[in-house]
Amino acid sequence: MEEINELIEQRKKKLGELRAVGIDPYDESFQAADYAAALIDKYSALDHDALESAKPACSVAGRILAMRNFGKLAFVHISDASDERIQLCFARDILQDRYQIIKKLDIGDIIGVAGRLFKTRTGELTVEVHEFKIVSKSLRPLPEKWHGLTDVETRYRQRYVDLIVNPAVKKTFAMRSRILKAIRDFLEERGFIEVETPMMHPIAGGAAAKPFKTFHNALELELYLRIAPELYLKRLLVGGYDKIFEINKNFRNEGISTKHNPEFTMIEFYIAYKDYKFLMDFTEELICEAAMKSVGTLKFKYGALDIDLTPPWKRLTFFGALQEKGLTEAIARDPKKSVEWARQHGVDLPKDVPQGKLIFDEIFSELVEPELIQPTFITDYPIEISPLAKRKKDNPALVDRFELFIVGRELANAFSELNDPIDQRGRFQAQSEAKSMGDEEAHSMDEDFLRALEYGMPPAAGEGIGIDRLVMLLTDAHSIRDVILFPQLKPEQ
RNA sequence: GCGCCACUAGCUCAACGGUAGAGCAGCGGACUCUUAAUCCGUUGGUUGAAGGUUCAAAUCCUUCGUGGCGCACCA
Repeated sequence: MEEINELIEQRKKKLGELRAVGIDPYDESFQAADYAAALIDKYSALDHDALESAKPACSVAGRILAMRNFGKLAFVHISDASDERIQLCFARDILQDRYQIIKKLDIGDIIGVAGRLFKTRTGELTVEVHEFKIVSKSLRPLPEKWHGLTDVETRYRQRYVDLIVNPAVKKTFAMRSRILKAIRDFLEERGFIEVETPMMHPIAGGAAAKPFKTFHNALELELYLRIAPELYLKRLLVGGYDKIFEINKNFRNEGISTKHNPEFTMIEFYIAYKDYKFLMDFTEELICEAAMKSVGTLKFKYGALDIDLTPPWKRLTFFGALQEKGLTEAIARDPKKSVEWARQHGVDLPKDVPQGKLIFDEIFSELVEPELIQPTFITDYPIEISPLAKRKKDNPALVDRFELFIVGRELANAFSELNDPIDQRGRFQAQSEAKSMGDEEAHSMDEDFLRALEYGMPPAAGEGIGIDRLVMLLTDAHSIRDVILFPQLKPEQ
């Protein structure tokens, strides 16, 4: 449906007038030789006289963000992909007849100019325009220049406008890109290769989550969008890879919040012949590297919190952390006593706790997690909530696993991978029982994965890191939507 | 899914039962060094939608829509 809007009509009228004098404001090509940021870097230190004698020629292209017109002289600010603004000066003395065309320019138009650099009386580096072309006429008015665009819904729905007028948004996504590059470089320098595994799974496995369903017509097959790549990456370990990683989307059919988007980016990486203890040191290094290459320091603020990533990070066992809250392992392992304990200590439990379900996970989330502000590894998880991790040698009720918490949020999950096919089958069976007891998110039996394990998988350590949450931490973002270019929203009416 | 809050011009906001307004942008005019340029004039609205109460509704009530935040679920 085409909107009828006076402002758009006025701009369409200008478009027609430009075409009437033989200018096509979409068809022209323009090759700019310079970026605004590079010109500013190179020339802003030179004074007026130095520029007058050098008369550096330049050409730039970008979007008009501000215009000040004086009749025979006009100042225009444009910004280009270098994210800098540079001032242009249009003068009738120089442009003569072509000067009239600037009356048809609007804020938002994309133009290319060629000219030379000079400094204005107020000392601003400015392009004296000798030639210019309109390369794209903008038909829609941009948000106002002082307050900009603040309406959150419009910012997410029309991210293109947000990017044009809110420079901080581009900074965040530049940081995101640097963080991802730092992680890839870190892993590739250590001999990892990046792989891609399916997004469409016949069995949604590798995590405890509700999947999205889809349907393949030709195969007449119901498929699930993946909730985790884990089981495919481990098949690759069986196949002989020893250091692999995948950075890609996972899809989970659950609530949306400031910390949850239905599709989110995870990195999972696996290294053969190592264990979860190796991964703790490795994770410290990896995340510190990402922080140094993006934030530039290991000590920074997240909201009001002072975060210090300097290793080594605190390490605490799962039941040790609960013990500090007064919950002994003996109570935690007794379904009835633990529920009673939780009620006494004001822990909100789900309305219908399944019969016999252990609830130490809920207690942990509520009492321990929020206090883990500085980076902390929680280790030695109970086996019941870790169906893919290897048992501890000295305590078969626990597994060789850790989760990393920062600012009260889970950021990474890692373990020594279970490679005993018989044990793995038993764990899947236990999950099936949990499922029949009403646990919707319990793992499904995956016979092909078991078959792979039966061929023999080397001992290995694997880890997943929530990239969006890591980016949130390092960019001081407090909603996941601020680190995802197009967060999920309901369609507008 | 539940609760609270918001939705008024392109954008940012007023008006909170009594004639819908401002700034910016736009349009017309003046202006050769501006930086939120300035000055003069001026256009622009189904107040998110639909019902209801009232002599009178942007304002009060109901339902719906979208969004934000919190809770629940989860990473």
